[in-house]
Amino acid sequence: MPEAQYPEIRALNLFAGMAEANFQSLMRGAYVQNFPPQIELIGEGEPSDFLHVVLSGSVDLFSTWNRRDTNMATVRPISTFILAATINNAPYLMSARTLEKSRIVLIPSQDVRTIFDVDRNFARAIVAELAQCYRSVIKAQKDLKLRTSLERLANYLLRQQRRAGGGAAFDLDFEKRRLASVLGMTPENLSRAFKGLQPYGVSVEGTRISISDQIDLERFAKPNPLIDDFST
Amino acid sequence: MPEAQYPEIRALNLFAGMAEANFQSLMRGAYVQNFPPQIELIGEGEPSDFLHVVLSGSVDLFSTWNRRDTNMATVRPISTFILAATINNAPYLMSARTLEKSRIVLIPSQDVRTIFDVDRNFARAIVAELAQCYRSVIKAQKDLKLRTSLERLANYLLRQQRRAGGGAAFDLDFEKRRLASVLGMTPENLSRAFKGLQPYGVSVEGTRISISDQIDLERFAKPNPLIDDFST
DNA sequence: CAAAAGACTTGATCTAGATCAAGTCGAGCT
DNA sequence: AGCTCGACTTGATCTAGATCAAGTCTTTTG
Repeated sequence: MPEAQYPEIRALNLFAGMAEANFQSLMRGAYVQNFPPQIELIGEGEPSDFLHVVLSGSVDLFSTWNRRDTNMATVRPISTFILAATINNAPYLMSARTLEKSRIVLIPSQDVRTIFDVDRNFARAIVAELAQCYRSVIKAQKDLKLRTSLERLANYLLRQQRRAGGGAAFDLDFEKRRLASVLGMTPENLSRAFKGLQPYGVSVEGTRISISDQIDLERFAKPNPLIDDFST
Repeated sequence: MPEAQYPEIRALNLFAGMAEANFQSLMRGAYVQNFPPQIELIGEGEPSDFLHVVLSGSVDLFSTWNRRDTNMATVRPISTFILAATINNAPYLMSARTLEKSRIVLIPSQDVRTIFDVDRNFARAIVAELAQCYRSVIKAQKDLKLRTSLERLANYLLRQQRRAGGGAAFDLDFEKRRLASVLGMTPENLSRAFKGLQPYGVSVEGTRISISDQIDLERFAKPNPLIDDFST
């Protein structure tokens, strides 16, 4: 792969601490690819040949059973996905498709496992990343099982507000129909949920959100670091 | 802790491959405790001081938010829990309570992290275990999001049947009210769900289940290794 | 043994959210 | 400008499962 990409990959927690030689060796086998929107990158059940890193765009992880399907997670830059399958050399449990035009690095799983055994810092980083992925899923599950859709939306808005800098007005970073899927509801109900938050001072204009009464919204949303704080 | 316990702990995947000296060092700081039923072992948000290993009994991992609570997982012997929090030295995301009289090993988290850095095999095992925990949660989430409660029960029965040896009749290994919680439904609905499976040849007498038409039940349940097979 | 508590079942009702069916609106195109 | 397509909204209905309220049955215990 082109060396120009190296720095941004190198900067990821996963790769930051490893020996240069090992990093180079990983990169030698890796390659970058651009994908158009709605391309299926991997399918559940397939062997895990590559560790994926999203450089730009976004990827939807979803799962299918008996003609039903459900969104499991959304991956945004810059982060990896299907690390667990790669490490355990097990089949993918989820399928992945690009949501938009995306730039993705593919690193052969075998190389990851090999370097894992020889680079202690890389090993440490993999464990930390894996533990964090695990914790993220648990948080998502708590969000889903403990909250109503209105509460999920309210907390999502607070998180997004924070990511956008904390101002009273900010933009959604998803199309609404995608946001609905991310929040585990239908587009129709998302629309209703936005209405349902009006009494708490939330107004929507297209993709722009304004929060007129921060305190009131927070009192309703009851954000909790053990669900909403992605850093811990 | 008493050395008599060592062999069964040592036999766990997590500890099987590590150097004897390191294992001894881990065990020196560990201790075993017996807990009565319904004792809260840890609470979410607390710092993760110990890695826990369930030797006997069973432990319910659950989570609470805004006066609601939900069962997240059930741990049965012999396995560990809260490995992710231990590794990342992060607060617990879930609370844990004994379901029945249980015997549990507590290993100081700091020791686990220390040995992780010096024992390559232990590191490898931790990563594998963590990846497997991750995958288990994903499977549980798929089970929950893609299936109705009737389908979840049907698949649970097939799994349990297999664990019990594969015969047409076998025993549940939970009280029904606990099973309901494990399957993410209320006891009332579990009762109805058992009725709902009668047309597929399932009959229930107390805690004893008989499956009269294996094929028919499987056709309804549509078991899938990417959800139901805990070994991969 | 009797009573009392707990586990389980059954039926009636309620509710969050999905689904179905029209809409409206705005951006890009001819 | 007028059209068209897709995203969004709105309202009506449907459904899985929860909740509430009695029950019955079983097991523990005084």
